[in-house]
Amino acid sequence: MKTDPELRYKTLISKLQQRGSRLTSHRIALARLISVSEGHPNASQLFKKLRIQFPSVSLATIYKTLALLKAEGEVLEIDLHGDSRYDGANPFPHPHLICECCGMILDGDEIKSIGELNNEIESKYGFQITRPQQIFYGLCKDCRASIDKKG
Amino acid sequence: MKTDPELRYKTLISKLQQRGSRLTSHRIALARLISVSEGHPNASQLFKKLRIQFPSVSLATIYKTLALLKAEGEVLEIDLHGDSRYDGANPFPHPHLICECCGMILDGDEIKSIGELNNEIESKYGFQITRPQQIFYGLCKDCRASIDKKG
DNA sequence: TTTTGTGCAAATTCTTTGCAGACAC
DNA sequence: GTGTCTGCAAAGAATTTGCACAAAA
Repeated sequence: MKTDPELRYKTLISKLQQRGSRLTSHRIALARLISVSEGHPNASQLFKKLRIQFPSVSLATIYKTLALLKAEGEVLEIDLHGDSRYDGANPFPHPHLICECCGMILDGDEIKSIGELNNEIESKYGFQITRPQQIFYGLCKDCRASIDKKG
Repeated sequence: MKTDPELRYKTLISKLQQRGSRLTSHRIALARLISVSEGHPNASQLFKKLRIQFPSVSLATIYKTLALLKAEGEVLEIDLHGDSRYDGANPFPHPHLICECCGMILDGDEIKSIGELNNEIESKYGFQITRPQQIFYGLCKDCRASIDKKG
């Protein structure tokens, strides 16, 4: 459920403007990078890509800008034990399926029972969910297939 | 869904024995501590408690033993961005509801739609879930009530 | 006795912070 | 102009690791 990169970019920029943040060249470039990103890059990967175009950019700026966009709810942080990944292409909370074999991170979009789960939690515990983080570790289709082949 | 502490303790000890690990006094004490723990302590909290009884114990040993029990599937690690919590009282995967207001971590036991969600993910993506980690950040019942009272 | 576990301290790694200079507005 | 943002380097914090000694089997 990846939204249109151009729309994403415009949203990110306008969110920064709305909150009164300044549009520096590095922020604009990061917003663009996040909008077109397909995977789930970490701060270091975004830094390396951005540095090609802006050799003077620093990792600290990446973290600071990501924190800004995270606070605006425009970037999701996937918390992987000391290697946070950022999902800025799809701003809607969704499960992430992480293959323990190949490391791939798959977006679990269009899972119907998520809504039901949320309802059940909210009604059963009176808990108001603001930010779900659902990570499913396991084996992806391809890795299962290659394991089956071997044994 | 807290299981009987005594049963839990015996399970932890026998799992360590089965894998050929030695039963040192520190490991036995940690197993006991984990079995009776009500909340979701982090390594440092377990360390502080254990140090009362065993002043010579080290934090490294806590981490090493937790890793052992985690590998045996007897302890769940809740990955909270640089503050891992350990749930050893309830070895079955279950969601954790974390209140962003008071910090409380509630066990989301007996959520029926979890099974449905797992099935949907497995059938839709051909993904075999081995270890789900579902963390729901939000507002607990009590904090919602006190916010409502204020206005 | 032999192998595994332990404490200690240093190393590692991701992330945050303080500050003087740079830049958007 | 002025208040925010930046890079840099250093600080921070949780966890892991290497090694000589200690303890379990």
